[in-house]
Amino acid sequence: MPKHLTKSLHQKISLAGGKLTRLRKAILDILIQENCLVDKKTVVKKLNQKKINPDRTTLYRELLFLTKNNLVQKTLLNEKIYYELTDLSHHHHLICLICNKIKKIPLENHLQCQEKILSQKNNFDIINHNLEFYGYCYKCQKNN
Amino acid sequence: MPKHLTKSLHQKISLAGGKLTRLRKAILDILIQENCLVDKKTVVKKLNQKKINPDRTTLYRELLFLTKNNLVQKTLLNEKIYYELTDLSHHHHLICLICNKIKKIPLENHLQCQEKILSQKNNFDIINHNLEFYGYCYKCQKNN
DNA sequence: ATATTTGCAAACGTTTTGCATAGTG
DNA sequence: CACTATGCAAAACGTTTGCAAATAT
Repeated sequence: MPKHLTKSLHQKISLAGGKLTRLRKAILDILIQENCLVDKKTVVKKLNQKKINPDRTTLYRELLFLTKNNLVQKTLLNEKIYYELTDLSHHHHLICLICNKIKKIPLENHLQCQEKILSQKNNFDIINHNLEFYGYCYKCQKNN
Repeated sequence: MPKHLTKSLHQKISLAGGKLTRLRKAILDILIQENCLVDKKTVVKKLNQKKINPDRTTLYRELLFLTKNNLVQKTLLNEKIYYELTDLSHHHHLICLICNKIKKIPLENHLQCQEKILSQKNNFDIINHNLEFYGYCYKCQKNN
């Protein structure tokens, strides 16, 4: 886990009155490694690879803790729920409506500027955002 | 239902091999009237007000039809699934992390420009997008 | 030592499936 | 008429709850 992240995550956890358990650390590590949208099944698979086999109740409570305390963000794509680290979520996604492939794209500066404008206009303190583009990838355009 | 929408929706339905049933029409009407994110419970409530009481199986299948065929878009906010008309979805949302209030904001042109750039860069034919900003609304900023 | 976290068992709610009937184009 | 849409019953699945034992700070 990168140093600057460790610190910020650790802070957020203790701020929320939580403890850095083996499971919690492992889940965060997985989300950092993936650095993109990960679904629950993938999280379980990766945990099992690390010889961690939490009860499903425990996993539900863990993901609830992480989302409730804003360490992790949930997103619904193609009828599936995905998770990603809030701290790493400053990129966006191109999602193909045919093959469901998800491609990560970097943040455009425009959006950061817009956040400032929106903040002022609406008296709204923006701390995060979600942006996804839906359409047809190159392959599927050709094949259809 | 506004004329230009009726036509486009009707087309999409028959293109998908579907029929314009009472339930389907009612759901689309509700989504048009709400013109924002609506959850399943609200849909049921509004249907009941119209004396339409579909079996829950039917409702599930209906919402599946509408999302599968891209007439309606699903979004996950605050642990809840919301639906909205794809044709009307060209606005974005400010979501307060404390009181969960959702405020609709109009599309900024910047994003449409970016879509074009992204399309070309990635050989990806973008047909829709989702954008949500998370943060603290004015009231909650004051009270916390 | 205290509070959080965990596993187990069971309850609960949501979503899906199969099939026969009704309704639409 | 052909095909989609619907309701019902039941199954499958996902999520939540309560409690006692284990674990982290």
